[in-house]
Amino acid sequence: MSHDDFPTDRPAVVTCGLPYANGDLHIGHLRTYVSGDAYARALETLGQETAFVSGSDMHGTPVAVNAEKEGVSPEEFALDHHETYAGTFPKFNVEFDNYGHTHEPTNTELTREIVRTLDEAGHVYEKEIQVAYDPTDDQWLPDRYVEGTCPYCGEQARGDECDEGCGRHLEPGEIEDPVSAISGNPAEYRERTHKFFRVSEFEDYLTGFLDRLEGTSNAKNQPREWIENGLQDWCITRDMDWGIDYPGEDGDDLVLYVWVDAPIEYVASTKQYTERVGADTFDWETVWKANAPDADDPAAADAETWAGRDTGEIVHIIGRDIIQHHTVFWPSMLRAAGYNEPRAVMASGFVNLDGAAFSTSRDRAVWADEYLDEGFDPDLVRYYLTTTGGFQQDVDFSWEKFQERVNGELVGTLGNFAYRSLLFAARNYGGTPDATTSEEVASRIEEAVEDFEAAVNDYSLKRAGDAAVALAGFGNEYIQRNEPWNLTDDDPDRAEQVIYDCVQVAKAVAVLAAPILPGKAQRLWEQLGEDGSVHDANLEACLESPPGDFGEPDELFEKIEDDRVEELSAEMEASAGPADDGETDGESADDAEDEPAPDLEPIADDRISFEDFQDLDIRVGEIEAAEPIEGADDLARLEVDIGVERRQIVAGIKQLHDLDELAGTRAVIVANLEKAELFGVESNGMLLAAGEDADILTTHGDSAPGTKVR
RNA sequence: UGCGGGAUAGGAUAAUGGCAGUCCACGGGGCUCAUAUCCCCGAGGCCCAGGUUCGACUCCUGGUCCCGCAACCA
Repeated sequence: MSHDDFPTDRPAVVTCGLPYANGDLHIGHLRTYVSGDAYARALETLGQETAFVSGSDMHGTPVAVNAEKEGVSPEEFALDHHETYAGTFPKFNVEFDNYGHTHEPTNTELTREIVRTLDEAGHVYEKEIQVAYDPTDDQWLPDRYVEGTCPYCGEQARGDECDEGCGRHLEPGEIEDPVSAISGNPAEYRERTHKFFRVSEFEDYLTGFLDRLEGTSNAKNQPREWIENGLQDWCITRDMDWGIDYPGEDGDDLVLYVWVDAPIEYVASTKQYTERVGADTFDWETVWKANAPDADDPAAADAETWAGRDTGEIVHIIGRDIIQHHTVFWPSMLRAAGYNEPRAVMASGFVNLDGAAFSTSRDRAVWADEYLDEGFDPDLVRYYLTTTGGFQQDVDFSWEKFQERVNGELVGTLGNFAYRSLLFAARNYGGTPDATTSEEVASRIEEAVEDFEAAVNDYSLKRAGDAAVALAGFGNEYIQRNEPWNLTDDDPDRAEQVIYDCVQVAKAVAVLAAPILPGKAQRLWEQLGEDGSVHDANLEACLESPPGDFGEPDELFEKIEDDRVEELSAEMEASAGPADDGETDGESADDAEDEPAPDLEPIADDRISFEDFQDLDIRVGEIEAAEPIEGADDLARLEVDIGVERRQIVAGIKQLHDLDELAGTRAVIVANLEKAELFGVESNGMLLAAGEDADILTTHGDSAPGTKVR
């Protein structure tokens, strides 16, 4: 089944995956929030009524564990992070209509109500399972509260995951030699009754749901396998104090598993928005509940049933690591509680740093605060994160690439076009000259608008952003081709026409770029002499006349200089710790302390196999003669005795070694390197030397020429 | 083994089965309104092997290689 194109006459809710209130934000996290914000804005530009909501995820064992380590209450710990997040998002122009958190009454009450509904409808049953327990401190040890030995690989592991060994998920009761992560006391397993949600009975429904689902292909396809292999029922309770109490089980330590109440925050946050602005402005129930099919028979909610319903448009924007929660557990819960189902799930790829994954423990990351402290405008990284690669593709961040995109596209294309057009208009006409949009320009703007609209309906922010920049590119070409600076005297009418067209294009660019570059687009809007906010403008505005008067603009974007990039890249290298894997033992920690050595290249991430190494035939060689190569700066022609034969080898050492003194020197030679011709001289092998100075590697003892190095 | 996502010019990144496009870098030319910016021209590419088709980057089959997933890392 297919949904109607946006804009529809039903309200939409766009959500972002809840940030977990435990740790700082880096630009990898930012990708989903920026994308969510840009997507919500883009829908509004199309004329879709949209609410953009999210909130902090306050519960769960990591919060409880880390709070305990810091000696504060989980609530205080999580609230602290919540406030940081709530303050950080606006700095990146991520403006939620409502940003709450899961520990607020709106969410806790709604969660209990929904769980009660599930329970009463018979979707929940009880089962006895083995749970780790600390008898000394009289405490249950769910998930990360327990540590021990992985039964599969024997490595040290956390209760729910062998995080440093084989990476396997561990079921409760599996971990061996359990120890409390809090007290260090040995733990034991005790039988305990927990609640399970019958996800398995939603198999048919979910299969149909995935067929209807829009968004990225990974979100639609990945869960299929899981469903086909048979769905496991889901343990939705934990033995903890921190969390939302299971309804009707007062006095017991049982709280709901964090992934139950987390997605419900999407609903709760929308509800808070309605409470603030009034149901006349935005009614959460219209989106989440109204016209939902009856919950009694999950399988009955098939494509036809949904197609006939006037339900709201729910779009979830998440990272690809939480696809399962949003395409299996969450829709099952919604269905069981009689809510509407999501229309689309957009699952983004991760952001890598110079080719390798972010690592918060090694401080290998670009932190949100750091980025801002460097003085960069938030719109720049918004542009990079939303328009580099497809949404579900992993994208690589490096300061070099960042510079390239900013300087090329934002400074050179978009910023330059806007500036030259508006400056010309302001200087010559005091604003928009007297004319109307030409046929050619109007149809080019029309094309950009259509591209933008199609992109939003395809959930492609990249294409939406490209539509705006490509239009500015057209503007540059148009002004260049028509040379209005040569027309002002000869053909003033024609000059006015050209500049009018350019101002019109600039206006359209402002509207189309606004979702991705909210701050810069608004600035451009103001430069055009427009009143109000560019974010209130919709697509029609692209072809509406610009205002008559405006003054000289200033530059929208500033070039990022090369030395700046070098600095930033060096800082990043320096702050990132050594690229070792897993636990640092005593020995390697000592090594790390030795010296900072700022100029060294990092050790290559990729390990080669011993077999690969054995492919190298490395020999001791004695240099018998060395002479410079005519015309080359550094190259020398060497005659080297490698025992079995005498080789001619070319090496880049001329300026750095006194060639006359080299004869008799023992050196290390790669003997089976393919031959090469350098400056017309054949080189049969390679002389190993260290660094810029080409410090020749020699033998410490007196190994004979031809001795194999191993 | 399973599943998902990939593989396109030196690098990066697009393309309802119908001319393989864009950005950076490279070579050549032009403009001076614009921030040494912009415009034009050029060179250079679809992982491999089959198949379907009038026609395949696209669909199918079989390989190779990379990344990820399999209950809480965005």
